[in-house]
Amino acid sequence: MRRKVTLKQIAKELDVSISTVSKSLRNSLEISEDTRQKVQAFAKLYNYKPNNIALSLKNRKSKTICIIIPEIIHHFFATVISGVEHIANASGYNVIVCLSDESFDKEVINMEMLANGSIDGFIMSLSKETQQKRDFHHITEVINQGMPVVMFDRVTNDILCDKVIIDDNLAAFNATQYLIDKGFKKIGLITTVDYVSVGKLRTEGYCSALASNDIKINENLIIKIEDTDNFDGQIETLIQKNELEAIFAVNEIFAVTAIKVATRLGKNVPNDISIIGFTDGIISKYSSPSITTVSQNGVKMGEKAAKMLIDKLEINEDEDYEEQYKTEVIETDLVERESTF
Amino acid sequence: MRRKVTLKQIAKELDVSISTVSKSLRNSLEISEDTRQKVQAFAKLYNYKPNNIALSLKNRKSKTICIIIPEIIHHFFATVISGVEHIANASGYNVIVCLSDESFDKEVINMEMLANGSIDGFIMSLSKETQQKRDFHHITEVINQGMPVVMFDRVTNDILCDKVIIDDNLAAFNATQYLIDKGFKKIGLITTVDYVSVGKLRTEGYCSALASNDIKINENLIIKIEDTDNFDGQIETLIQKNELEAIFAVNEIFAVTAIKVATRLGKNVPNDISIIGFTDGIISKYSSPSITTVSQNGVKMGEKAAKMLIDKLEINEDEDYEEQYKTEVIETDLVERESTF
DNA sequence: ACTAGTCCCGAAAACGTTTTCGTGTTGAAA
DNA sequence: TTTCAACACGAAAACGTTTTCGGGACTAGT
Repeated sequence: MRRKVTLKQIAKELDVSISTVSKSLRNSLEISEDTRQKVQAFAKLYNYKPNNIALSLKNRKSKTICIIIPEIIHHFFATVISGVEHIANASGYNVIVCLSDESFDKEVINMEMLANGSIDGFIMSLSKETQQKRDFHHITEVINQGMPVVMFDRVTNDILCDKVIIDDNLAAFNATQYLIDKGFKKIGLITTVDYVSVGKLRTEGYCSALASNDIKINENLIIKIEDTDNFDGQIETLIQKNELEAIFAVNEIFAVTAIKVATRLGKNVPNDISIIGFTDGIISKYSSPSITTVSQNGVKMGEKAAKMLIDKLEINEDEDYEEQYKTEVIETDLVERESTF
Repeated sequence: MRRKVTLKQIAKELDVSISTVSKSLRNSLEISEDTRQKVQAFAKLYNYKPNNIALSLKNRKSKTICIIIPEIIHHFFATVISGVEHIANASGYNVIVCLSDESFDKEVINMEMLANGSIDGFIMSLSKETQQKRDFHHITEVINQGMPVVMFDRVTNDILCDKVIIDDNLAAFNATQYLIDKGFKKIGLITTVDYVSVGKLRTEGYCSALASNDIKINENLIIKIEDTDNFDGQIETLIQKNELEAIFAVNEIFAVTAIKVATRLGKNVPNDISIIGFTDGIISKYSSPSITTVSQNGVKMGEKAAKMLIDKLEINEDEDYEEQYKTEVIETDLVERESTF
């Protein structure tokens, strides 16, 4: 168990100064061919690798970025991480993953803990609690310190920074329009409570699609789910009380549950009722019937977010420049599968 | 955009030495009540937080651990990360996530990159390629440098270190036995190629269950899938050529695909054929019919692995102790759902 | 008045780098 | 012989901490 070798040790062994060793390894012209080779050979022999922490301290940058997400077990977020990872690695950055567990406090703690030199920038999606409280002081604080932040998916207008989103409103509009085009008029909506930003936008998209087709919005056909644990009952009532021809669900879980409930009630999907979901995850793919859904390309979002963050980090190198924030919209697709007629 | 404030700056402002500031903030008794309060007030005002990198350098530990997994989009690995995160955070550690993408080279690069001070220890699950090559030099190297490594799920006997696994063999045995107890004799197996350690063990468990019930092992009932992209055909042949009463699949994807293929072939699951899977992920839960499966508690594995790693890190504090490696076996459960009769 | 002890505080080293600047040696040109 | 580059290297500062050690100032006890 030999410890890692340092410049100092090499210097001592070879009876030269630390600077000479450092310069030799970086192929400085100041050093004679002779000593340079000697040092390099020795370093190779002992498998010298510079200490990252020391470099970070010296360079005042850690080459590490942090991604904060509400939950990792959501397939969508996992794909975003995957995208971030690839771009980051390709640029020599490491990725620290933090889970807020939808908790405001954990989000704050994580950010404060890491904002002191450990990382160069944040990529984040807001926790539900944060969205509800509308308290973003921890984020503005970090930004004020000059640390770049890129928000994705669950974002807020209250913060000025780079953002990567999908057009949730438009995507929901298109999904609803798709159902309308099939000739359906009685279309149910299973959505989240309004403080979840993306849920609200998708609800709006659904409504405007109906409106622009002169279909009256019937509040009875809309259920907003708060508790994600137990909502079978709500869906059951929705289906039973109304003669729905189709349902638009704002996420996979809602969609697959709707299918299960409908099937249990003796309705065939898609023959009796069509169902569209949101998020193209494994559930949609492997469900029976597989689910027609709005695909939000998580990998692409992650890649874009990472690119934006790293760009900002490398530009910051140079002197100050004009601060400019962009919001990138990632296109969505409607993936047609078996759950729609 | 004010930059972060340092001890030096505070010292200058207050016209005291850096040491005095440091000691004051750490409530040292060496410092008079007076100056201590003055410094603390000033620090609070300017929101001073010590620089993590400097601390890491000084303490020669980064309070960061790295988890290397083959793929993050696998629900099981996501749950493991979740478990690791929770324990790590509770002990003041951060978690760097690295994806090997099942590639040997990426695994090596990641480890070498981080083993130079950036992190204090590794938690990892081997990539397929590494398991195939049986080349573990990067891991032994890291261990030789005195950095603790905990392997989980996909482990190898060639490396001496702490490990967290499930008893894949036993779990597969039990699953198969469960089917046998239902009265089935013609039981198919959908497994992976042998170099995937867990796949091999599960295959062995299946075989020994049959053997101990005096059922002859029929190679025709066993398919080993290499390419994870396109195996519907293989499963179709398996089901068509043999009059299977049940199938044991070594992962979720295989199980759900088997259900789909069987259904397509006009067979009802579970009435005509029972199917058991492995890994209790979202697919098993939301599939129709939902899948009876072996639950390997990923969260618990992650927690255990993190605990073992951190224990070792904190013990290392004290002088050298007797090196001792343990292998923890996490119990599995059979979750009974609709895909078995 | 001298010593001993207490109380506060600062200097400096250490962690491992990189880089600027200074300096001693050599050889050649004047 | 003197002067000046060119060359090869080392000292030291810097990044931001923590901690050891030493010492000055004051108080109290003989």
